Parts: sequence; C-alpha cells; structure tokens
Amino acid sequence: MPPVRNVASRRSRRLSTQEPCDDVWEDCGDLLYSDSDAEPTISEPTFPVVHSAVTSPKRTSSVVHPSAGSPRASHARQRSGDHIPRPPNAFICFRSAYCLLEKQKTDGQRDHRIVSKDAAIAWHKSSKTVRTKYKLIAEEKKQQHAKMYPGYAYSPGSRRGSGEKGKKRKADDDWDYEERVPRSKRRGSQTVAQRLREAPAAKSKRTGYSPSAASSTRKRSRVVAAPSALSPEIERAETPELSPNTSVESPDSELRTPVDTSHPTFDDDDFVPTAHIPHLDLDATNENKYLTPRVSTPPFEVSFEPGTSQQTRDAIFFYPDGTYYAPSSAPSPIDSSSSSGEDIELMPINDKEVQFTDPFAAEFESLIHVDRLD
DNA sequence: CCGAATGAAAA
DNA sequence: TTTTCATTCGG
Repeated sequence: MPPVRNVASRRSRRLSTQEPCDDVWEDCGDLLYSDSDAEPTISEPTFPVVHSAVTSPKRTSSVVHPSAGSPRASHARQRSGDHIPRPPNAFICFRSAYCLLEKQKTDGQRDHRIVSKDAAIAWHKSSKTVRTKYKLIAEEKKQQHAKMYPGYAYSPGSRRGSGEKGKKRKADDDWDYEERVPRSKRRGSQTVAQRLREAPAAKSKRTGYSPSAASSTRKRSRVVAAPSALSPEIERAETPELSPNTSVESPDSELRTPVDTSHPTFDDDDFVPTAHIPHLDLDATNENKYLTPRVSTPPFEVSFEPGTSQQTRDAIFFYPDGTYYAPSSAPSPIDSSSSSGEDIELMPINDKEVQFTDPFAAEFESLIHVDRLD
C-alpha cells in the first residue's frame, strides 16, 4: 500500500479557523496524559505521568486531557483536514507534563515561551531516570501512532529559505552540563546556575516545598507504582523484557539510581556513594543484562507491608523502569541461579505487599521553578 | 501566526 | 547538515 504521506505544506496548513482535525490525539491522547485503556502494545506506562502523580492517586478518570473540559486549544495549530500530526518526542511529552503540573501550581496564565525555557532547564536538570522515562513514553506513543496510522510517513513542508532563516537552532553547547543549566544568558539577566551559586539557600526554595512538608501534605506521593504493569495479559508473556527499542539505553547508569530513602535525590548522573549503588545481578548474561537490567535494590523508594517476609522482599526483581517482578512460585532468593538456570519464570508480585513512592512525582515537582523571576 | 524548547525524521 | 514539526497558549 502507498504510504500515507503527511501532506501538509506550510501553505495549505491554515485552511479554516476551526477544524475537527486536532483531535488526532483525542484517541490516543489518554495514552499521553493518563492511563490508557487502549490495549497496551508494549506495556502500560510504568510511571505515572504528571497528572496522576499530582492529582489522581491512581488510575481514575480525573485525567486532565487537553481537549477534555478545557476551553479548547483555541490556538491549536490548524491543519488541513487529513493532517496527521507527528508523534511527540520525549521532550515534548515532558514539556506537556511540565506544563500541566506547573499550571496547577500557578494560577496565572503563562507565557509559553517561558514555559518552554523552564521546561528545557528542568529537562536538563532532571535525572537520567526521568529523561529515560519520557523517552519510553514517547516511544510508546510512537508505536501507538504507528498502529493508528499504518504507513504514515512524516513529510515536512517545503524547506523554504535554506539560507535565510537557517539560524533557528541556537548554540547547542551553550549549556553548562555541570550545572545542567544554560551557560550564557538567555534568561533576561541571570542564569539559573548563577542564581543557584549565589544563593545556595534558594535551592530548597526552588523546590517550592520542603520534602518533609511534602510528605505530610502530599500523601499521594506514595503510590502503588507499577500496578499498571501488572495487567493480567502482560503478566507472564512479555514479562521482563523491556521491548528492544524501549530498552534502557545505558543500563549501568540507570542502575546507579540512588535509593537512599532518607535522602531522595535523583542526580544520578553525578557521583553516587558506593554504598548507594545497587549491586548488579551478576548472574545475568551480558545480553540479558542489557535487555533486562535488574537491580536488587529498587531504583525508587519502596516500602513493604509490615507482614511481608524477608524472603519476599529479597525475591523481588527491580527494573530501572519502575517495574518489579518476583519469582512466581519460588520463595527462593533471586541469586539461586544454581538450580533453575537463568530462565526463572517471573511473575508480578502481590502489589498489596509493596508500595512505591514514585520518585518521579517528587523530582518532577522539584523541577518546577517556583521562584522564577522573569 | 509566532515563539520557545528538544528531538525525530526527512530533504 | 539543515529544516520542519511535534506541544502549548499568550503575544
């Protein structure tokens, strides 16, 4: 079949003022913004997307969908009726989430040019865990998109003015990756990095709330994570395998996610005390290790129900992506590879026994620039 | 429509 | 390598 080209040139783009066409995401929108009931191709998002982390404790319909009750995106890009929008990339997903989260923290309306900047800063400040998470989300959306529009091929409009406007992209190396912040100006007067250096105390303020205060206030930070990953169908079939393309890019770094519960930081790109580095499962073959990196210590905060046996606790496999599994019948410790070989059948554990505090929500919120001074 | 960001994909 | 376009919505 001929590929369904995305025919949307700059000219034909704006046809009428209102079109029914921007509900393209209507169908798969809930994939982005929430729990998707649409059959999960890979696996449901193992990480709650912003809204769920902030508003709904679990999977409810209290999802914030852009076109749901909203006054409708009046400024949504209008396109020709048959236009198929591209799937959003990781950053765009991140930005959307950032936007929603920020919106509910600040009443006033935001200039989205600034939102974009802030989101970018947050993006660079965020841990690899979070970025990977959004990469996964984007990847999933891409697959959904492919399913929904088989044969879709992105075809950008005419490359007008190869020489005139070819200056869109600003310096990409203008970032202080040490501080994870843009090095030079960009923001009015001061750089975030500068402000942080000058006022270290502002760091706690930057968070907008103190961790302690948060724990008392935000009870839903304690979510039963990954239950979504426990849907019956996924249960055994594609258990541990993060699908090839969604596989974590850098297992090693992923596995270094700090787990210190008393000090929940997420700057896992930096130095991490050896004691906090989860030990790897050395039994796994290199191949397997790459596809399904396991950590004995969860890359996120976990608490067990009081009654949970130590055996159960030890038997759990944690994956950097937030999923967790335990040997089905075996009460045996994970490293008992001696017997069953390497193909241990993995089964989701009883999610009642374990509760996760999603680090994502906490970190994400911490990324919001409350003290922005634009 | 433009902008402001990053990244995927096409030219 | 360079350009478009994904999101979002005030300017």
